[in-house]
Amino acid sequence: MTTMRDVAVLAGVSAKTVSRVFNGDEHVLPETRKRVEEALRELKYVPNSVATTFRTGRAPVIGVVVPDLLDPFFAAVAESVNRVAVDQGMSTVVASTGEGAERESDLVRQLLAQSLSGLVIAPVGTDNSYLARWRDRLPIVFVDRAPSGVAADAFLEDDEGGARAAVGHLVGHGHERIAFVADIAEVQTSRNRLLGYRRALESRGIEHREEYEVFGALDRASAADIAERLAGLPTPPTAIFSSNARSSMALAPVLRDRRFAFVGYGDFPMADLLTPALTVVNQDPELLGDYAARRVFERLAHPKRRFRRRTVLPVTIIERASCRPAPS
Amino acid sequence: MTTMRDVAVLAGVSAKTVSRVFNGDEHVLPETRKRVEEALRELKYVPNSVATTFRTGRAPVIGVVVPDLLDPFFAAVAESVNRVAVDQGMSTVVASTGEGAERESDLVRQLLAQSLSGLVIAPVGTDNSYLARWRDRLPIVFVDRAPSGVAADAFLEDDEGGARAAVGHLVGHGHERIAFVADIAEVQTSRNRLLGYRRALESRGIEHREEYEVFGALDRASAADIAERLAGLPTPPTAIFSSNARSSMALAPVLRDRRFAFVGYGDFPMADLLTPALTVVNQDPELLGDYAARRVFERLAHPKRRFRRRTVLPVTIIERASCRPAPS
DNA sequence: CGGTTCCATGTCACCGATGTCAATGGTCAT
DNA sequence: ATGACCATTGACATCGGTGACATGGAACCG
Repeated sequence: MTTMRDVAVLAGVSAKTVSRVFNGDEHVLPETRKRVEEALRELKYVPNSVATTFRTGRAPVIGVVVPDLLDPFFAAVAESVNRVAVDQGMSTVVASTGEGAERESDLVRQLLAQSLSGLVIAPVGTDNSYLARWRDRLPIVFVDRAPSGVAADAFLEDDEGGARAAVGHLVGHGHERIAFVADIAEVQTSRNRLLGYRRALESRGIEHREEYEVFGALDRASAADIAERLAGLPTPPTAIFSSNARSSMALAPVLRDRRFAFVGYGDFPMADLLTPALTVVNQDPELLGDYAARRVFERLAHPKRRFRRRTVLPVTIIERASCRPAPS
Repeated sequence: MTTMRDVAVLAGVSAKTVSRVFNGDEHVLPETRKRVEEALRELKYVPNSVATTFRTGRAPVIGVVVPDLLDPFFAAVAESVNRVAVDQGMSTVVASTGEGAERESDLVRQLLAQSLSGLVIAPVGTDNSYLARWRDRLPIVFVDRAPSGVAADAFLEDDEGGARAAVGHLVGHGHERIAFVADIAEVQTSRNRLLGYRRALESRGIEHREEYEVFGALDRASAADIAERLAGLPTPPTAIFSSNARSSMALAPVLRDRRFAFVGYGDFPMADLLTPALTVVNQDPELLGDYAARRVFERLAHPKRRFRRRTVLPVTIIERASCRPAPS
């Protein structure tokens, strides 16, 4: 590859001058500039960005860590962060941890060793203290899930409130026996939503039942099992509150016979065209990603400014057909 | 951050010896090794991967360039490449070009300047000759779309054959007036599928009509317009062949009243739960990504071995309900 | 006209890891 | 005993771009 030195030789100047021209430094004679620009063009010079990153100790790259890129929610977050980064002349590196807490810290460490300028992370692990060492080297912003074991900015949604609203919505439609179904028990957001679910029942004087709270709806097969088990209970629930899009998508097939009313946490593509159309708690992954990315750049621009640590975005319910009684 | 030199000082050896220990070089006294290992641990040494990349001129990273990460097809390709890369101790950088051909070459150039070890690309632009310069610096593998203007490995699917099969399927169900609907005209895969569509009609003695071939189904609004226009034709089509998942998803709402039978190219989540369940040509993005990534590593391992340039994967039809007559 | 300032350009060192080669000291065979 | 050989370790240069500082000359000041 052609280096600045190659260009310098061709233009008859020093490498430093080439650097100046390339970076738009004013202090170059127009005449010299012209010669250098020609040489640059002739040799099709492309800067070795690794060298620059190495020298300056900072790559024009924002890291994004999410559990799963196939989940449309996180894909939208990542896409949104990327958009902001590109706006600012940077790019993003997206890594998905795959819901494995140990892999996470390794993967993140590996990422951070790349001299990233910033990091946006939706953590899986319950202990993020390993990030503390990096905190004063680059802005770290949490999305969707709060940091634990380290103080950092976080943009969250109102999991508990959303869950309460969802359950309230079902109760408003006459349901009292409402099940809670989720995929993975360890995830913080699911725990918060479970909490909201319980609170909502409690506040209406409905006692929550252990057997109505189920985890493990990972795919259609496991979700079907769960639905069977629920339906086979002595007093089966009449409604299901699903804790996230993954479990909702897994449950979709069993909702068709309308044994259960349904509200899911998290919209997903086509949810409105299913039978029945699913009522969901609407998150806003784009906004979440957008805020998080912007915060990274704000922190970079104003290292000593103080910011609100924790921002919780409200969620809204999109009412569709799945908690209305079936048309007869 | 702690560097090898820091560790060296603490262990009372030279940086080079630390390097040897860290990289598992045999030629180190057990005694020395132990001291160095302790120092490594004590200082929590993390190698500066930028420095290593700079030195060796090669990052343990595979680049992945796709048009749109929100499209489940490309998300699956990217995820699949990532899985293979992680298997091989590398990671991936994913960049989405957003269907903008000019942005593409800049973005890719920027990526390539990072000393990537390999590149997997689903190009948008119709001229990929700018990649020629890089071809002997790293393996470049095309997925989904064939290279133009540069010779490179490619893993494609049988667009034309798939389209022929889809149209044949519709004809088999008694349809003769079949429309072709796609999102963007410039994309190679869509053009191939249009070709297959025409060939299929031709081979059955059905003449293709200009007014049945429509582009611009980008979202639900534009797709609804298109459907209206088609339905308003003097002799409206009785069936639609949609060229890709994006247009299929956009068309989904207008398929519910069953004015049109339907086959779409490309499956997508929930397609089987819509009303009607959509019959689709099934691609295999995971396999495509897997093959492409493997090829990158094969090329890296055997730089002079010769490989088949072009691999075309067959596609299959998943028959569901959308081209059967509506249940009365 | 001497001195100060400013401008264009160059020289050099450095970021951190590692390949090359050399130095040191020991072992072994002749 | 002497040389050949090997194992262990270190010194140094290098990858490419850029920050800090130096240089040399023109312009400008009183």
